[in-house]
Amino acid sequence: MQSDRLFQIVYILLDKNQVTAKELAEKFEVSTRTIYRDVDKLSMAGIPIYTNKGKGGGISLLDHFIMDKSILSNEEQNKILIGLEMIKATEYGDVDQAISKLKTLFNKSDESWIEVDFSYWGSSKLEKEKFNKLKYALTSCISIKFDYRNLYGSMTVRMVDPLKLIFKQKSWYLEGYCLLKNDYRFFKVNRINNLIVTDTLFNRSKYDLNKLNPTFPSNKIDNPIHLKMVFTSNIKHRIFEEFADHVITELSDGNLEVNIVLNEDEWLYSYLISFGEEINIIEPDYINKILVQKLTKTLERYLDNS
DNA sequence: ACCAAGGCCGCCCGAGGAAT
DNA sequence: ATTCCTCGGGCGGCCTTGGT
Repeated sequence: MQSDRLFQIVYILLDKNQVTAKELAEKFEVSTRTIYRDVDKLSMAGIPIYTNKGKGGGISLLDHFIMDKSILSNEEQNKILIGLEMIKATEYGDVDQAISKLKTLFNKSDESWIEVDFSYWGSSKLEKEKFNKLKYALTSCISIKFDYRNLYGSMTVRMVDPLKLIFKQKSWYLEGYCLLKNDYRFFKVNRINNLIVTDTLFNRSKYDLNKLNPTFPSNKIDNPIHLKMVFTSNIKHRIFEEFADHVITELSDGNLEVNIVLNEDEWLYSYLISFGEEINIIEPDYINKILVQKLTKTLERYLDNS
């Protein structure tokens, strides 16, 4: 393919500084005439390529062309490499060679300056297998079947046409069209169990991917509540990790006050309870009453069982 | 200065494959 | 069948280098 050869010529010139048309012709198994035409095309495309005549001559790039004249800024080059490292982290295809080539192209050092790992602590071999099955079904447009436990713990068997995998808020989610609900749905990957890749192919083009994002559960605040909370300094590390800096105020006694708008639902109650004795909810007061009810019920359950 | 050798360059023509 | 594109080959010319 011509475009591939053009890219490789640039890559070779970056690597070797100078090479004759004859050498390139032998490498790509084309005539020297074709190589000269390629040089013309690269030149017309804005690549600062030039030729030296006579003995010891050959084809070269201007010195430091990538550093000084690349069409991509240093920041853009880093973004491309970060993107590839993320793809590598998903183990989707072999991108090592592409990363290596682009690092040479961008004149970046060969050391690993960034590492991305999407697996969560303690993720098992089974989880990785599940993830690989999802990738396969998604890229091959094959319907999947699995048991899904929702936020409230109830289990349903789902038949889904998988459309996209998303890493968001420290978790993987599957976007897809649920054939049980006949609608687009999000599924948290770690709540998917007994995943089976069926033998039913689906037509990806019949789905409208634009309909998906607005329904992402974490984006939906249909029952907003303004919370004012004070956390003890014992869990300072967790607060700075889970809340944005601008909603946190450090108090004189070392405790942290957090003012934030969240969606009031069962998940929120569970989340607040997870802070145990390290949280004091200042406003609104009725949340304290709800939490007392829930904790009382929990306590009664434990006492009954003991 | 002159010459030979190495390498690039422009033009022309034709073959082969893909697209229409 | 025709058109278009890519590529190869041939030829002559120009430029640079290095030896004499």
